[in-house]
Amino acid sequence: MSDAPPLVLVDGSSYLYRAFHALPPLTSSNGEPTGAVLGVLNMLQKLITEYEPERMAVVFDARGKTFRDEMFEAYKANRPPMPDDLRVQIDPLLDAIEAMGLPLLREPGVEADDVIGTLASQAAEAGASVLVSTGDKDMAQLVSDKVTLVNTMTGNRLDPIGVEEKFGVRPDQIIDYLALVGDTSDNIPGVPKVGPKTATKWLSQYGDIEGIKSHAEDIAGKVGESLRDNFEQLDLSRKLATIVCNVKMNLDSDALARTEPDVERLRSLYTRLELTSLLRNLPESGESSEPGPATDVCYETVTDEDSLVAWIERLSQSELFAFDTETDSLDYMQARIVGVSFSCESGAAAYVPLAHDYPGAPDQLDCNEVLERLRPVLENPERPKVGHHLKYDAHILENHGIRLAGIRHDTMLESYVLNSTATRHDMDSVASRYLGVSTTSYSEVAGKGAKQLTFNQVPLEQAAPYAAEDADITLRLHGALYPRLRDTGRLAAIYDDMEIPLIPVLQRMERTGVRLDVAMLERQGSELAREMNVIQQSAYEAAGGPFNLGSPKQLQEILFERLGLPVVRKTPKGQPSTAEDVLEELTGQHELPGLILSHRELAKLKSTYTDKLPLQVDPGTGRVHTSYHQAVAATGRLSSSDPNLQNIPVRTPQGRRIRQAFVPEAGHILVAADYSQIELRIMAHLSGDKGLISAFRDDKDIHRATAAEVFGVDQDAVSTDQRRSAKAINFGLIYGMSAFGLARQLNVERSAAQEYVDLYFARYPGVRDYMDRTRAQAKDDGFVETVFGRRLYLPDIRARNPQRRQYAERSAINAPMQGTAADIIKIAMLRASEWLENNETGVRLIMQVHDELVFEVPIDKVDDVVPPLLECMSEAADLEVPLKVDCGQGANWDEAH
DNA sequence: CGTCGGTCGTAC
DNA sequence: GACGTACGACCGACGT
Repeated sequence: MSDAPPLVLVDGSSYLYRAFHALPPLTSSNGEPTGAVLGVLNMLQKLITEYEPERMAVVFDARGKTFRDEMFEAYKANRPPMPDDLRVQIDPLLDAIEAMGLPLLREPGVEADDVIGTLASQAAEAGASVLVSTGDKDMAQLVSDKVTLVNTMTGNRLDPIGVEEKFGVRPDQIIDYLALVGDTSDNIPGVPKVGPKTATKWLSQYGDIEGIKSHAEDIAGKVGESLRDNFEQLDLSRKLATIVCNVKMNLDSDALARTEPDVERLRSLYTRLELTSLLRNLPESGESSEPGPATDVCYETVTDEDSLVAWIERLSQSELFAFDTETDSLDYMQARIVGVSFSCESGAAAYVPLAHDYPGAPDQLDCNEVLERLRPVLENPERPKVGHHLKYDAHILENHGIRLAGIRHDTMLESYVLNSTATRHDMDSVASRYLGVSTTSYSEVAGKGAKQLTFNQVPLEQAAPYAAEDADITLRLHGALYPRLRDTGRLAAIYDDMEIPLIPVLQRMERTGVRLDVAMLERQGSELAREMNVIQQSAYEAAGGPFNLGSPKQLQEILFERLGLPVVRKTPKGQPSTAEDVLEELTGQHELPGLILSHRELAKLKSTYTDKLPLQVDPGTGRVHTSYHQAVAATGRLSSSDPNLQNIPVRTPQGRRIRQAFVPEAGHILVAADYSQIELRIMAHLSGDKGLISAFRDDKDIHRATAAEVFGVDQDAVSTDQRRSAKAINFGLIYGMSAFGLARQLNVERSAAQEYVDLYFARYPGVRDYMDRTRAQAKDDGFVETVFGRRLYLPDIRARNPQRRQYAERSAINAPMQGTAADIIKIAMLRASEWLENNETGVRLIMQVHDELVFEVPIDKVDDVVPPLLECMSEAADLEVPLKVDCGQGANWDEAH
């Protein structure tokens, strides 16, 4: 290397292609391809580290035709079109290069080669040394004592000597060499029959093409003939192979000067593309020393009335403001406000502390007075608000008598609708993902574990910037996320018309809660304890000694080592499984497995339900208040926790007794309405299969109808066993099950299961087509959609790991059905709630269990309200098949079925 | 004493 | 390994 750093010219286009084809196809979690971007950026980084150039250029082909296209119509004509996965990586790559402060050149009408050739020869003429970084061998023609080629991916360097070693000709002969040999990928015709060997030989013998031409008659054989036949072609080839070194470009004097990288822009770009290795190498933006985002922020702590008034005025003027509450508990029914924060402009936020309470805590505004001042803004539906998980804030405010209205945006739901596959939608994760900023975590200000403080104990010096940042980041996140929603298919409608309006519906449902007969559960609990004791004693005898019946590890040892029972199946970690179906199989061989099964059933009921549920009754309302999570399940379903009301037993008589403890308030009954076979109906709709559609239109028992088709018998002649098999097939289809899985489920040979599946697809060909279509589309797009346009991204759909890929394929089959069902019941909930709002009936929606809604209805209103509510459900979507809703009522949830 | 992975079981 | 989506209990290993 010479003393001064060389001018570095990078052939960006060549690297982009090579990185795309050479590197494994990497994608971000929402399926956006990123491998080529990463490859090129790594290469650039290496180049910069190695040569530290002051002047450089990264050159790309511009869009559109070049003079070569005009000169020779076949030029590059039979190149396949650029793959979509490559094309979409260009813009992010160019963005990144610009943000790195590297001069980026795209000259219309000329190729990157020509730009590089021109710059290289200009610099060389001026006496500078030039390094051309490329993966393209054609560039060897530029090499001189001033110009060196380097392939940064392989590390190969080519100076004049290197060129001679590699090609057997001098750099100034390269053009002729290429013209003779030709290049299929560039469509340089060349001379047929002439390859590298011949070209080298001729050039060393005759010097150049002119020399070869003048001795053409001396060259014997077919090769000589081919040469003489292609004289004209040869001139064209020469022109095509020549890099133009006198392109007219209007470049400023500092066009090749590097500038300071825009670290924040890079951070946000790398974050979006999930290029974590690059992200790690970015300089820290100071969040480690100073809490809060790197950009200049102005966070105000409001402890006097004038500032409060000023802020309320600002909020009233703003089109949209971000809002967040800090509280002393995660239990939304118990939590009290500790402070509130606001932001209506990026980077500016206020925290109003209201109940910080620790030795030396400063004076704060009176909580009730502040809330009364805020009430007109918070309760005004015409004042739009954005928050992160506003359902929680709505609960907290309601604990203080304020009904939050004007819930216009929620960044947690924006993140969820944009990409439900991302596991976490908490603010820290979303901010890191979409803004590239790392926010202060709750544990950083409140501590964690046993030492964790409630927020009212956190000193204001830490609490205020943390809380203000929450509001600030929320507003900024909205600015980043909502435009993406609008730009992505029908996602904005899912968000605006489904998820956002659902917030108050869920909040109301949670707050209403469900009444529990605690005494009944306690009686059941002690009964279960007695039964378990009896079983436990028998189990000890059967096992030849006491052990922990709840420990799979101990059980394993006793069953398979001490008792020598056969290992039916192994767990993913290679241990002998003691799962239910395994024990079921072993019941004939020993009495212990049966005892364990009974014990497990009782233990599950006792620990999860009879013992736990009474502890979760809210002392204030005497009811249980679940949390419905709107941003958890990837398919669009809700989930429920604390307690989970969506997995209360129903299958066994023992289990159903738990449901008998779910009771209405005095003077009311429970009405349970559930969609009949909704996912299969959606499958009929999506697939358009005539047989399936007509079965549903005729309101057939679908499992019986399936059995009749698959087993070729009359509907009336279907046996119990045949119907059971058909039911398993139907469910298996929804889950993308294999013949193996079906065989296991039905306990039949795999070949028999395969026969059922084949028969099914023969009878319902539309279903097979649909499944193939869905898989193919998932592979093309990287996502699948529900009927309403909700998306599920499947980043693993093209994984080379077959297990991951097949998993993604099964999700691709299942998600549109499960997700559409989720959309439908959400629409039904919105319509039912709207109807309930418009009609003073005293009816409350109290539970949602995926395909079921449970209402608590005043006894005298039942006849009036049930029909319209059922209509809300059955009319929620207009599909090719009717949506059937079954409905029951009773004095408890079990009876209502 | 808390956390976390593994296993199992409940629902739709 | 082999059936999709969840939540949660219990065990036992591990770290504080």
